[in-house]
Amino acid sequence: MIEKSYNPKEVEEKLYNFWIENGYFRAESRSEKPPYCIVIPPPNITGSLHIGHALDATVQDILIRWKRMSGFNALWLPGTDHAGIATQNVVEKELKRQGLDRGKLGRDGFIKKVWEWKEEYGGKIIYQLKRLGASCDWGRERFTLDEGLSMAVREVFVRLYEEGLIYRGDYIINWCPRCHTAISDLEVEHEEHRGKLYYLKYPFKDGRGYVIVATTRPETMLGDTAVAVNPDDNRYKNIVGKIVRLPILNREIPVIADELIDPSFGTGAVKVTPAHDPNDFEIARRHGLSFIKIMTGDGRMSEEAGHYKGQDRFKCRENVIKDLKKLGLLSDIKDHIISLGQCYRCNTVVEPYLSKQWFVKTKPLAEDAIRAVMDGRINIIPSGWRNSYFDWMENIKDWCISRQIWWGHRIPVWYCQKMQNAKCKMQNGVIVSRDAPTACPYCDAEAAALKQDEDVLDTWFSSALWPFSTLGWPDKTQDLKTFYPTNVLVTGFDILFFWVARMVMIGLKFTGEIPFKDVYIHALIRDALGQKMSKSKGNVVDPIEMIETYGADAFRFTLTAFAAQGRDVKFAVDKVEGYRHFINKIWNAARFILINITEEDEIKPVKEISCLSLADRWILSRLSGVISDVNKSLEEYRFNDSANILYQFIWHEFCDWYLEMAKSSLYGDDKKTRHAAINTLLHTLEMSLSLLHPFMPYITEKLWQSLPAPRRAVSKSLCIHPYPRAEDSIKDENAEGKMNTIMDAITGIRTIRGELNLSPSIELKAMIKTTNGTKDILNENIVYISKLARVKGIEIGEDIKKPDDAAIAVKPTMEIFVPLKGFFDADAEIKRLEKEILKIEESASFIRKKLANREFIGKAPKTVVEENNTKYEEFIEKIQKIQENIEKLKQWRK
RNA sequence: GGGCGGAUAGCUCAGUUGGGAGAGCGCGGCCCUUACAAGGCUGAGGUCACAGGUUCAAUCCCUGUUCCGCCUACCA
Repeated sequence: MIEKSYNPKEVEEKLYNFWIENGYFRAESRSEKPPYCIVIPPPNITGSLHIGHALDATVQDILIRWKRMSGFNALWLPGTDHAGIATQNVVEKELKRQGLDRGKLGRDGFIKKVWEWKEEYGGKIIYQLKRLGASCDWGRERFTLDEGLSMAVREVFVRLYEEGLIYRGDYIINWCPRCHTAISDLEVEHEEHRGKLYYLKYPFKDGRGYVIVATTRPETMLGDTAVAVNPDDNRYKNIVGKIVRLPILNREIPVIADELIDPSFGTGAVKVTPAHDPNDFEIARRHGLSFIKIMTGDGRMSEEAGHYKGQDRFKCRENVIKDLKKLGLLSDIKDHIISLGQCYRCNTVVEPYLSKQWFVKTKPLAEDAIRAVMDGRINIIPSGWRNSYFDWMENIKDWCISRQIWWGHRIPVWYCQKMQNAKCKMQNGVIVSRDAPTACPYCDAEAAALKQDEDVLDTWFSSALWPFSTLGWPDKTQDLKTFYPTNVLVTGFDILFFWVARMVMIGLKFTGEIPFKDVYIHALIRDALGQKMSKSKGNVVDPIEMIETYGADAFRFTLTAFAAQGRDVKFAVDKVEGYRHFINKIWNAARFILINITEEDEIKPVKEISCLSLADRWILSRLSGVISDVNKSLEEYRFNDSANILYQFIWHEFCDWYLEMAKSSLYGDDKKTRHAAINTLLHTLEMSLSLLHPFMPYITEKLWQSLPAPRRAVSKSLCIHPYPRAEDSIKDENAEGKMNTIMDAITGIRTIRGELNLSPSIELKAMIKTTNGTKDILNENIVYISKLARVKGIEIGEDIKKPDDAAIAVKPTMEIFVPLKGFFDADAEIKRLEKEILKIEESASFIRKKLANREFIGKAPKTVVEENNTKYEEFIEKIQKIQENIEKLKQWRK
């Protein structure tokens, strides 16, 4: 009826389809239930699911399933990102293979190709999310280039422009010569490299000497239009205003003074290349210097570079150095660590490059975004990330949003080519519009005379609107009303600035509300050695392979169990294997329970059962604690805690202790006892499955479906079944206390068996000397002791005499004797006991010192002193009892 | 340059208001006990990086040091 082990492959797909067909993941636009909403961080259409996505999605699915079961109108809104540069790169590579390039296809032809590519491969990651068990509302899936979202993008652009928060201008931006586009500051990755610092001699025009400048990029000297020194630098005061002759090109350039120059660096004199360095650009603006672009967009030298024209920038560097050396103008070369900016998409060294781009003025937006986190409307978890957030926001710089690529949201700006009146000329013919204009609004020029801006927007511009554009904004939709602001955003810290910060800024600006209440930032997953996973290192773990091998549940549970807040996860495959064992344990526990139920068993809620055994009451009490702990840890985003609490409870308390104890009730003659045990087993199993469902949806659903019908009367599927709440079970301190005594007795006997290497096949007896109060507890539950400790015949009493040839174990209120006729070794036993005393004495002496300290007695809280007293007395009593027994043994040995 | 995080059992890591440390894996021993050998029972193993300070009491709070990781920056 139920197989011996769990086979995820047979189950997962069927169950997922079952959920989908029944629409369990669909959220209601209008509902009586309170809303709970998460928008997915949209993965790139180019990507396939990597382990980071898997963790991200698992966490979101846990939250959504938990809330859904807890009675919320839960919406997990899925979708994908068009990923401008990345996708364009991928498709271009593909075209190259076919002997095509985008130039040949033209803009429209190329975009058509990308859409074709997207249709074919873009859904891969969605399919993979489904394999993981993600309970997204797929009917609401969005793509950043959807018509609705595109409309939102244009709306935001136009309004920002109209408010003066978007502007266009010539500035130094980061240029990737390979991607052939501008990228934002964030898209540049800095890495330290061993480089050189070159000292160049710039001779004075008057022939009297020279000034030495230091640079890491000597080739840029071709674009120098000044030499700068600090105005307070006494070494150079006399040369400010003089003219130097730029080597090689022989251009005459001035020596100027500017505060920005740090006299302590290099020689204190700096070459100024306004078109190729952001600092120099600022200096040039202050001093009215000219801007000379010595490079083209593909990283080669331009017309302005004289005879170096056409050379690659790095080749040119070598040549310039060679030539300067020949001219005797190379003063020195020193080793120097330089921080090299590289394109985060293709690793090409980025070039600071003067060009006309669109920018968002971010300062005014950042102020509100800072306030929202400062005053707690947005809660970042773990809170350590608040500082990074503030730091970035407070030092924010304008955001370059135009990209010189084709795949993306085309900038909604048109330029009138005619400019046939003064009004049009005053506007420079710039038309910013939500829709393609049919005529020039200024001079009535016809549509054909209007040329749209060639550039597209940074992909992150559209992602910034994701939490509300996906819900229908700018329309005032019911979804928006119901689900916005969303509840939590789950993501990795690597896109805190890229995405989270910008969503906050744009969300506040356009909806007047925060986009989400909580930001949960999870760990980054690394390989077993702690290195970042990357394709080039070949250390990536494929989630689908994990799912194939171990099942989605084991994989998900592993990610969850290791994802402690604020710490990276070192991922190793054998960890998944460990949790697969847990899955199997659950399976077999359920299997045991199910095969023990017969037709005659009456299934009833545990609350209606009167004669629960001690073990029954104990496990129900423990369950009650677990239910509240799990809910609490989920509330606080401590997923690893939730996972570990459940693991510990199910394996060690439910399976190791309760199941074993329940066996005696199941196989015994008393019908009432059996009835109570069966129903306690079922109840605890069902509650455990429910608690576990958000973490491991498949096996829990599968097993839940196999429960006897009365247990499933409320719902058709576990995923919409009520999540356990603390009041579902009864806390019973009394039962827990008594069980501890029983467990102590059992463990005491087991330890003797274990330490003396006695095979379970050796039949043992036990005698327990105890107090009056404990005597009854033990007697009432004597079956558990004999069964679990494997002893035949137990004597319990206040005045039990220890047999001479018995091993002993001392527990609070109990002395346990295990007679070992025949194979008793008194010397070994004495040794064992002496070791035991040593161990206890060690702990006791610590407390003794503490209790001897008057300050401790006087200043520590009464409860702490009390606790220590009790503990100490226990230790001493134990030591005494063991000592007495040692004496007896020594006596006997003689 | 600025900032953040980590250092706890052989390995990977928990440890939430400071009261003398836990888990998983691994390791030793005994077991195929009829849900599970992907299992059961049991055991060994730790001056909680180092040095100071606060406190009756510090793995936990403060300061400094060393090593490792990360983020950030207009270090020409």
